[in-house]
Amino acid sequence: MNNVESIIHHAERHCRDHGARLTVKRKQILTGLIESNKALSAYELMDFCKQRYGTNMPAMSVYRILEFLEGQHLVHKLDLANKYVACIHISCDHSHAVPQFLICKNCSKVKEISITQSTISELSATVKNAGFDLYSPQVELNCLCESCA
Amino acid sequence: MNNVESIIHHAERHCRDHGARLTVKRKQILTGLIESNKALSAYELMDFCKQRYGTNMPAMSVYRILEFLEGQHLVHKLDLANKYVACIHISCDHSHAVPQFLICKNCSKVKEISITQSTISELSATVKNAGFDLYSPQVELNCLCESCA
DNA sequence: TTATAAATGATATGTTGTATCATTAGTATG
DNA sequence: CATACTAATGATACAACATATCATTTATAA
Repeated sequence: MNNVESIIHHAERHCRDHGARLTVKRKQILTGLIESNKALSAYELMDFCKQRYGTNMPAMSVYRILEFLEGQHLVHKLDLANKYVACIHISCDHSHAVPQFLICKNCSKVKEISITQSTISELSATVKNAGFDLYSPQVELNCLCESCA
Repeated sequence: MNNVESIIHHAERHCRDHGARLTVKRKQILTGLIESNKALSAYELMDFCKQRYGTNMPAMSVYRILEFLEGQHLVHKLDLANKYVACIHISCDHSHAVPQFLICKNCSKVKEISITQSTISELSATVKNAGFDLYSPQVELNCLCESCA
């Protein structure tokens, strides 16, 4: 069993444990994200499924599946890029911290880092101080990766 | 001269000083952003100009104008929301720091805060440590404003 | 095995953004 | 002032991202 399969296996168990089903289509989308090792758009995932599995998925289905995978914390949506990326913690059993993303604006390669709780508290306090409520502490930063720099 | 006019006046001088022209159309777009007091999409700005001035601007022009205004540091693009917001520092003469944005995900109201240089350095170091280069230190946070919370 | 809920398909359309080429408005120079 | 040049805007088409809605298929449970 290679690494991708192993991650998918973990994802399957995670879903089963949470009363959810990792269907064939959902597995295909997730596989696309894991294998590519970078952020992909819904339409790029559509193309991936088409080429790799011959699956002809309507955009609607892809978005629904991505939403499901997000709900299971298997995938993150990156608003900075309008793309989606597999969570690096799928194979970890512990519940993971709030993610911080370094996104290569050139090639969509992504590094997922965890923010410390103290940083989040600090952030949250700053926001509160400004009269706002922090809705999601997810931080996305516009970067260049090593190869693109 | 009311507040909006005063800001526009500052913007005009800023452009003149930098060898750029704040044309009628550009002024209309900037006025829309200043008056609305929140983030607007290019298409919302198109509608604003239509209703307010009877100006029929093609989308292309709006995007070009927004790009110009960004270049003059009069407007910021918020990637989190795919919207644009007037810089709060237009009337300040000092060059301003890197902005951090608190964006109400419900009503697009925006609070622009400045990040301290030390926070940026910290951020930059973290990123460097992960093998990436920070391209833009602009931070955008998904929030809820007071009225929407 | 049949009722029910969950998942997916199909179609249309809305929203955001860009490519390209044409035209108009400003500016500078003889 | 006329002419040439550059900056700004218009017009058209289309690409990419996303959702609304209703129909159909697939799983699950009674």
